[in-house]
Amino acid sequence: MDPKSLAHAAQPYHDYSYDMMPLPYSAQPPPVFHSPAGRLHPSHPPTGYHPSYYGQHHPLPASPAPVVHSNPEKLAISTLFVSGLPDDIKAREIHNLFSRHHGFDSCQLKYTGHGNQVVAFATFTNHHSAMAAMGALDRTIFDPETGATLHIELARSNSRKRPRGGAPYMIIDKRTRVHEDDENDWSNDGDDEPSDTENNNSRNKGAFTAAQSRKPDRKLANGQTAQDSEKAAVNSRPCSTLFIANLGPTCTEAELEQVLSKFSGFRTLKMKGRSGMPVAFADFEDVESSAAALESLRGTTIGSSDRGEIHIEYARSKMRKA
DNA sequence: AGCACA
Repeated sequence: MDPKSLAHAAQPYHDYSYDMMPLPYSAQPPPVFHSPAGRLHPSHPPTGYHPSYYGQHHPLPASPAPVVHSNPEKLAISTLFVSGLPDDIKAREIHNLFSRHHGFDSCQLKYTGHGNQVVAFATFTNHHSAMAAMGALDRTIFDPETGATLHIELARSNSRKRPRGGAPYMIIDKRTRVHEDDENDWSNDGDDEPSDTENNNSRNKGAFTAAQSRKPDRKLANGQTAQDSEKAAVNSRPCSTLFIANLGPTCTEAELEQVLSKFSGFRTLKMKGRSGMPVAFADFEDVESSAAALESLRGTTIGSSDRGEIHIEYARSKMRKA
């Protein structure tokens, strides 16, 4: 962006950063927010709930005048960062909250993976609209039951531009992300029906598939997969079924079975070919025996392995019977 | 305090 144009800008909020066109007023949703859950009670007069784009001036109780950023970099930001969300928030709720505000484009809900923490990003067509929505919605009491209060600020960077016809909201889920090739919910092999997590948005799987990008699946002469098995996040919740990965492509069920059968409490083994990268699920009688096996197997290499030590952790879910 | 997607 040209700094000179900044210097000559007459008004602090004139939008010179984007050539996007604002939504027509007719496209704005009706002013009343209907929420079956009874959420969304702004803690200050409802500036944001009426289409007040026609010159009416609302006294803003909390913030007397719009804050002018000293940092010109901020003027180019048209994405808001939202925290303080309840952990059962739905992307749709975020969308409903922001979409009634002028210049809204899209939003993303992100499960950070730190506990149940959830944050969101709301993208507007320009900085001015983003600031207006922030002024209207910051400090909104989002859930009167719990008192959950939204905190809204400018994001550090803008969202990637949404492709034309792209989804109006997306979900980014970093919860219990283990290594890309360690998709270890063993019941989830073929068709993906999310039975236990309800956060799936059927429209955009694109948000989830950050996988399958960087794994060198060619065998390398020097065993340099150490970074892989060491950095891999591990499911530490004990389970009587173990998940085993980083096996060589020639690893057989018989070979693994032989290794596992010397552990007491070992029941059955199931292997799944994961596009040339086999993974295995080993079921034990109880968590005590699976824990013992896990302890003694971690750091070991089996015969067929060509990529260093096996990756072993508790499975996300217990193997079902029979 | 927690800030991603490319």
